[in-house]
Amino acid sequence: VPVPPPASLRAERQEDLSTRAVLLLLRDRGCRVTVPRRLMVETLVAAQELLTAEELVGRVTDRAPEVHASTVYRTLETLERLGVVEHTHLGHGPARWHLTTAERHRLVCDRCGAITEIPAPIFASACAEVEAAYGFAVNLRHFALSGFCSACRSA
Amino acid sequence: VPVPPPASLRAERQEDLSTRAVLLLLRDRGCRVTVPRRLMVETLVAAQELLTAEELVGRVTDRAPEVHASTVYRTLETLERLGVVEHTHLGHGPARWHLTTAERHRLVCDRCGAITEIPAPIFASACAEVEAAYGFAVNLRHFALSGFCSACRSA
DNA sequence: TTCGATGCAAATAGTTTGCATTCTA
DNA sequence: TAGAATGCAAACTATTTGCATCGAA
Repeated sequence: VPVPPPASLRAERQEDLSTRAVLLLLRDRGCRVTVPRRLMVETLVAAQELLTAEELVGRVTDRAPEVHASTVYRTLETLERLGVVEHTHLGHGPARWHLTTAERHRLVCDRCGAITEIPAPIFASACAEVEAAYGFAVNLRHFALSGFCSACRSA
Repeated sequence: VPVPPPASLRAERQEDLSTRAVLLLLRDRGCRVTVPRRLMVETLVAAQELLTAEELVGRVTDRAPEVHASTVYRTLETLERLGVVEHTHLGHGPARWHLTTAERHRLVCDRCGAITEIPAPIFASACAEVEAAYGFAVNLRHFALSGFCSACRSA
């Protein structure tokens, strides 16, 4: 179950979210700071794109070959529980992980897989309407918006 | 790659989409009408809910035990290509299949899994805006809208 | 009588779990 | 030095594929 990021992190921009701040948060919450965790957080902070668990494993094992995929999955779960990262389903492939960012949504083309990031306000009033009518708080980050990009529509 | 339903089916309501019409369409498109296909279409037409492939296998094998899951998966693919059915990802579990219906979207609670159907017009203008700005045609049926229902938000 | 569809087995992708061991706090 | 986290192997879920056989048109 995802959780909103702690206020101490939420206010900052992604690029300000230092590895150190995340590790301190971990320690603060009674978790332990280990080599795999440190490498994972460094990788996620440095990443420009959304990473699959497998890509993350690869980047971590480049620096510490003994780190195992199951550790990465377990740590992602922990970091998500703390509100540091979240995952997004872009389509039929594996989930993609990233730091909890400002509200942006993603359009994923069903045909070519192209990803377009769009500003959240476009959907704000529709989401507010759903919230008013059904009491349901929509999270457009958990699943990408699926459809067809302009190139694939003409093709 | 999903495809819009043929005009002959699109205009009708789900409850009017008879098994016979679908089987005729199959034959018309050069496909063969077999026992597993007939049973699958009957089941999908009769179903009130969205079915997982496994549930569909179960309902079909109740009547013809020799039908295999791989046949069901392959036939779902065929029917989707013809525009007769489509699948929706509601969350982390298996995809759910249903006849191509009028535009309705689904809200799925991340915590309790409750499904709420909502009318499409709520998101129509936001989707139109995305289309105008990015040329991207959003399909809100392929992935459900994820979030938290009112009960789980208070809990 | 052809070739599209099937049943079965095995493979695959992505992720999760059990358990003995390690190492942080 | 307690117990949280790890590495590894194995299980698991959902789905796909290869292939010989079957049967609809």
